[in-house]
Amino acid sequence: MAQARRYAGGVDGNRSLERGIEILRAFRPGVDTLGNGEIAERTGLPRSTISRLTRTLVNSGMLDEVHAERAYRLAASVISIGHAMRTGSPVLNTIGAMMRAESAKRRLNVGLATADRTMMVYLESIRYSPRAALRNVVAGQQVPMELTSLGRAYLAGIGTAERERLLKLFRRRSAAATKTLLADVRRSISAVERDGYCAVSWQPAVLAVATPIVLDGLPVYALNMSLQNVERSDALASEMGAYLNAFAAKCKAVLAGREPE
Amino acid sequence: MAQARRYAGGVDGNRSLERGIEILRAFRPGVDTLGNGEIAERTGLPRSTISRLTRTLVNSGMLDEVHAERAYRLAASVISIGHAMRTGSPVLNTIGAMMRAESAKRRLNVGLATADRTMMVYLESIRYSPRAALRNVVAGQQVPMELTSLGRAYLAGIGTAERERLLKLFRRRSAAATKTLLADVRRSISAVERDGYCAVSWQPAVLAVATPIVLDGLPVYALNMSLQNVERSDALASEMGAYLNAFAAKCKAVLAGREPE
DNA sequence: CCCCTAATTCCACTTAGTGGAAATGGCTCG
DNA sequence: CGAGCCATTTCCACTAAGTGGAATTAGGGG
Repeated sequence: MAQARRYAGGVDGNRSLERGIEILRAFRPGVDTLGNGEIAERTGLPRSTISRLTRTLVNSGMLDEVHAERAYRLAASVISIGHAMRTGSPVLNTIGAMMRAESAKRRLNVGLATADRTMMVYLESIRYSPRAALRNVVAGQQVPMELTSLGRAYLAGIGTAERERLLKLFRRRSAAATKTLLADVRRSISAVERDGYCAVSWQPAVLAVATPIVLDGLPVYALNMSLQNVERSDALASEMGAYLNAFAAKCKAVLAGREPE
Repeated sequence: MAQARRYAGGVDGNRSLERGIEILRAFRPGVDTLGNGEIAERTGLPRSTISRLTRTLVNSGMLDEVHAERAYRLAASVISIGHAMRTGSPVLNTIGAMMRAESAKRRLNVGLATADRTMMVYLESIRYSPRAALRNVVAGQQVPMELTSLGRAYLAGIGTAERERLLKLFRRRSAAATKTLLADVRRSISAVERDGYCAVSWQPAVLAVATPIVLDGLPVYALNMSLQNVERSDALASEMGAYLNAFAAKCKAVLAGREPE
């Protein structure tokens, strides 16, 4: 059986690099510092291997040592690479300004996200606040794909094969409310196909609507609008949905017309 | 001479991982996409090696393929790691809110940065704007260490050995105005030692002052304040310097008192 | 001061990675 | 529409680079 053999000759990639990236990924909001021991535990790799890889990451400037607790922390380099990513994103570059304007005009939150494995990650999330001076722009935050309008819009935008692969992962993840949850996800996907958007109230008193943005040769994105401190109501959802559809149409028009690189 | 031999047995780290990181670093604002060829050129590595490493980075979710131009782009994962970095930064967590407040109170830009090799990278840069609704917060942007108040404050905050190492690199970089520039840098460092801050007008009509923040067990940071659209004047510089010193003192007090992790 | 825990270095083994050469695949121009 | 020309990917023999268990060292607490 020609199961592509991992790591010999190189058709599958590079093991050490893959492991090193996995180490970086082990840091997430909530785990500020990690020691070699914890990393070894999480990754299941021998401690000596981790020791060498973390040393390399320190030398490359991706990790800072925290001597006091014999641990590591993500270094500032990672945000400069993150900044380069945002700077180079053709979608964000094209519609970022429009998103800000729309947030101000409609007085609600506007966000753009795409997938990172089974999470959605915001390229930009503009939090509208009546006290405009406190308006907040966040990038890089992750939200679960299966629970959010953003994630479900994304699922509606990608191909069936990839979608089924992801749904299988969600089933594995939350053994609990699986049946209901998956049905709910599929309902949202149908909603996108029917209405152009889906509405989800993931967090209490937050109503969000989202729609996919599918462009040739680029990852699938999702655009959302949301409002805090509201009761979920169908009327509100369809009002926001209409705004979102209109805005997304405008974005797609601009994106289609942008200079091909 | 026992020059530590690179890459055998492993005391020096892992070559493939180092190379992979270097590939990620090759993307920067201005170079949105890179093909294997260009990467090979920039890094001096054989194309086959690059081909394998970029494949791995795609599989790990750090790069997206751009089929149309047979090239790669940084993927969204990098900003989620960047977000984790900011989230986990004890300094930013402690004084971020204070920085925002100070920017509003003093009506000027406030920034926090640290070094990434020979550049300073903003953990947060709060751009004050009279039209408060347009206020902008940026993270990850890089500015040259030797030309900015931020960088010179940083140089004043680190140890002599590291400082001299960096100064040597600057000399190599800009063969031109080297003599004057280096003298200027040293003057700024003395200013920090004397006044607590240094003032630099790197970009036309922007006046900036900065001061180092040195904490045990953490990288050295630099805090700055700046104003656009002003004539450089000593009076203004010392006014801003006074504000900065006062604010930095407040920050240091809070930072000293924070729960040790 | 000495023990105990955890990280790091050592080292023999061998697999995983390397890079030159060949093959493939896309694109352009005739 | 086909031939030639890039650039990129795959192949493959070679071997050095990486691995991970065992020994060692370094911290931190009692």
